[in-house]
Amino acid sequence: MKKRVTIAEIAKRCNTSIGTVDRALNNRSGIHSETKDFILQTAKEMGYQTNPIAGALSRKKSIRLGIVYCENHADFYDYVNRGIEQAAKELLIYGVEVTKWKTKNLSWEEQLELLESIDLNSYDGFAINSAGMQTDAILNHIVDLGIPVLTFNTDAPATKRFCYIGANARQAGNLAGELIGKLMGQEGKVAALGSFLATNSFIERFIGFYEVIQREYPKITLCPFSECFNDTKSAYHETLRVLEKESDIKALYITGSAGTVGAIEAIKELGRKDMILVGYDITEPTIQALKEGWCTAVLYQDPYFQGYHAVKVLAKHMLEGFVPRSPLLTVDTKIMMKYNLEECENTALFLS
Amino acid sequence: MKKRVTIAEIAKRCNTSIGTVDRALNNRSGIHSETKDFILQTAKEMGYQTNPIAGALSRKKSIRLGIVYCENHADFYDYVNRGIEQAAKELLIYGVEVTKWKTKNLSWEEQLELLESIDLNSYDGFAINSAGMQTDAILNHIVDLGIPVLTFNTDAPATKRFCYIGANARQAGNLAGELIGKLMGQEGKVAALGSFLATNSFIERFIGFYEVIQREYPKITLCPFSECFNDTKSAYHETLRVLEKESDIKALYITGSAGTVGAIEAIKELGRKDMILVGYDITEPTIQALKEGWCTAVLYQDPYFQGYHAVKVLAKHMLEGFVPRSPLLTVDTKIMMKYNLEECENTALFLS
DNA sequence: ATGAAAGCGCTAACAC
DNA sequence: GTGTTAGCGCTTTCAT
Repeated sequence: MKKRVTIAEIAKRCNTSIGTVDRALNNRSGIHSETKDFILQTAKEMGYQTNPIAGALSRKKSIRLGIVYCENHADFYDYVNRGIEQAAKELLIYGVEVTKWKTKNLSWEEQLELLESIDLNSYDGFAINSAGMQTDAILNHIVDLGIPVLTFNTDAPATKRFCYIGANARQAGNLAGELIGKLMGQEGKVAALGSFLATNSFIERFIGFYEVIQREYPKITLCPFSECFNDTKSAYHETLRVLEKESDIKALYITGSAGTVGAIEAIKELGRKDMILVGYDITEPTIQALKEGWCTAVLYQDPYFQGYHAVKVLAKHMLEGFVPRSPLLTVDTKIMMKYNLEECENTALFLS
Repeated sequence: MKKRVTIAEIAKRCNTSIGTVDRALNNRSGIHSETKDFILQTAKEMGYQTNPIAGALSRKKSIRLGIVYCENHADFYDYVNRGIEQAAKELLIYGVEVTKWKTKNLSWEEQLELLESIDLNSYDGFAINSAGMQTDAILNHIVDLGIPVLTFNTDAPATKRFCYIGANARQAGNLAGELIGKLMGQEGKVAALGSFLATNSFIERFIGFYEVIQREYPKITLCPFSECFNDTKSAYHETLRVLEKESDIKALYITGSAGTVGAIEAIKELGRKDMILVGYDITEPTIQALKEGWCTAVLYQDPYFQGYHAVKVLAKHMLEGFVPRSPLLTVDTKIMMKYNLEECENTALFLS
């Protein structure tokens, strides 16, 4: 049984009491800043590490975490949600309580309104699915209140959030480029559909794709990109339009979730099982399409994992002062096809 | 703060002391079997759940876990190892101590000898990378001693192990079939190289592949399979031989790790970047080959994850009596290509 | 075979 | 501002 330094030992060394050491270590009020500094210094010298187990056992009032996200597309956020719940369940015994708020969409207006309605001071930490720079100020305000903020799923890089957990859209795009390049036998014509007006991540997914096709697959031609607003209907029409205009298209790349569904519908209508179609996300329609062969593969950025670790990392930060080595914790992009579909369920069930 | 049932409450209800309740709950000696039954019954009725936090804090002697595996191919087991270490690190504070033993190869002779040399009774649980049915008897013996056993990486399904964590080789084969089918544009000739004399899992990886190609890709021809003993040199020669004999082969599927490396060497020698090559595992040579384009993709069954969760689940079993809903905990098969290579590192670094 | 009691390392309330 | 103390829910030892 390994022995750690305890607050009692620090107290003895500092000729003070555990109460004061506790005040210093947890920056509670009612302590001389000199004594505090001295204690902190000594604690560091002694290699003190907080013992979350003892904390959990003695804690009377729970640590309250607030999670702010949205529910715009159910399939994705349903998994995020399950990850959050599982983490919350595991943390209950540590005296950690998780409160969730969802906006209807990932819009900054809604998010701002929501955040303003929250009594920030009754929470000890926040995990936020940033809705864009417009909410940066309030995120910083929260941090200034002494409440740590972590972003997940979408980042707010210009804020004082202590870390971000989520996908790297550019890299997902790179992978899409490689996958499609290889599926096409390294030659032919490919069309990309995406929303270039919408979220930054869609654009990144495109840029990453473009980069790789351009650099590594010289025999592949990329058609002019189509705007489809990450909207099922537009994507459907746009797909039909593109395929009609350019008859020899061999592959389609769709950068958004809803767009993927629309493209699938179009492909299905045309009966083009020969089309190589790579899109994003596991949703009811994409699952169906993968099973039936209307979709070649989708890229998937484990929402369960994102939700789960957003909460876990935030809790670890509160409980043990954990700070990841890199503020950017990147979630894997998975290539999902028919025969690894069940895996999404696997992960969610692993420890429950 | 949620309140749980405590042993003190159980004691009161049973008109006994916490000492006796503790004896009953942890089947310690020195208790009347009648009182024990009564207490256990009452505890269940009251919905008692053990509090691992309190246990961890009060525990004087640590819970000792023994992990038995091998180091035959470094690249793979290095990650298994890191997973084990990370889990061990996280569990230290719970008073859990992890001891590891590795055999040179995954041979039942070595494993048997190793297991026989261990003083089983000084451990509270084992995680074992089964080396085959020949060690089933001793695994059962351990369980009969009252020491729980979990298998990982390779299962021992006929034993009393309480669960298995590892890959589903058949399903990995299915995925390989789908991937290769799609990469080939659903037609052409493919050759499979594997070791049909070696481990069961290689055969399963082949069967799964065969199944899918047969059923879903009628225009793909599968060449007679080549035996390559999962040995780099044989695979190299076999690849050259096959490609010479059958000139129109478009894709190669290799069921083993070492075999993949051999096939890559052959392909490289022939300068056949056009060849579609799908094999197994992330190793120095496969990383290199993916980067340079000599290998299309490899399938990868997250060894870090396997090692990490083998230890975590075993500990959870000891600490909280956790038993997974299914005794088979299946690890995802990942499709790795050039642009998601770094992910192997990501996962390992996530919480450290 | 059973009970009583002393911790484990903290938190939080209270006293000074 | 600082010290003291009573737990948190177990494990373990010692006494009965």
